[in-house]
Amino acid sequence: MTQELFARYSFLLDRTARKVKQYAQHQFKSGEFDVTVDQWLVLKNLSENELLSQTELANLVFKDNPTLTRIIDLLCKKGYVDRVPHPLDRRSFQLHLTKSGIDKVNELRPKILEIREKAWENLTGKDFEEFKRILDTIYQNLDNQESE
Amino acid sequence: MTQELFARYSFLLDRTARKVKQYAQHQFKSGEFDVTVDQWLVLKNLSENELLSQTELANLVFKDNPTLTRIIDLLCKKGYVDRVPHPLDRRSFQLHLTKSGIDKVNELRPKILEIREKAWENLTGKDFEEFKRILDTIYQNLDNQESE
DNA sequence: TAAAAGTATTTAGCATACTAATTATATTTG
DNA sequence: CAAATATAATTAGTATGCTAAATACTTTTA
Repeated sequence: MTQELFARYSFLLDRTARKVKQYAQHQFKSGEFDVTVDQWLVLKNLSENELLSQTELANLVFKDNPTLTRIIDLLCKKGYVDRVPHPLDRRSFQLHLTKSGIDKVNELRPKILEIREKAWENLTGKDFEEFKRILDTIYQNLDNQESE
Repeated sequence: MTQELFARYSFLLDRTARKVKQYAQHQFKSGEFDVTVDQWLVLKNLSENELLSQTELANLVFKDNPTLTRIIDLLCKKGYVDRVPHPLDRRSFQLHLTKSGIDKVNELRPKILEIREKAWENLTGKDFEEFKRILDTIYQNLDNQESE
């Protein structure tokens, strides 16, 4: 029955996403990167967008605010990020990469690009396009549904 | 640069997998299913395989032992599962669905198949095949790598 | 058969995902 | 302008994912 397949695909999707993160996390660990995969995602986005608020950053990386608060806490503790009070809105912070944070991003970026490559071996350019299209379709299907 | 794309795909994969789980979890909640998505996965596998040990079940659902221990704890508390001492190996349990657990599976199965369907709208049979093939390829790429 | 190695499960601890509620501050509106 | 509403960030609580170590038991091996 086709419906059973949908459940199976959902399982495969979850399993593969976990494997990709797991693999990257192992490499991060053995390379002593001093950040997790999710912390890296946040650092990388901060390096590409200065003066974001936490809510703006949360939207960029598709994480909820509590999760982002904790990731930022950890990155502040590690000295890679500062919370700068927003000049116009006292509820808000502007997130700022420290010198050490910038150095970390520059150090890790090429290593991480290499790590990410492994997952995509044995796949063609056409596969990537198909994959992206299908992922986006799934995402849209559920994103629109949500408000109903 | 192509490498940047790999990082982007990894992000999309993670984001989509989370969205699929999130959507299902919302539906589970509004339907008052009394189990989480992961607890359902475990219940469903137990209904299809009697007398599994926790390690066997963990391998089936691709979860690690500590995570499975906790999920089984919760399902026992809810009265859906029993841990039966293994007759030959005193380290081990045989997992057993209670009457209430069987009823729960029968009640939820059709509802959940319907929920799972939503993610796959606007996709063709060929898309599913491609998607499965690509997910499996990625999984294999990293699964083999792991031992190195 | 006693020691060593292996296995099943659990515990502890950290990180992330999510919900709900709280706090502090801004904005809108009557 | 005061009250109602909205927003940014945090806190608290639960569930999951992972690692490392502990416990209890089995199997292997010297």
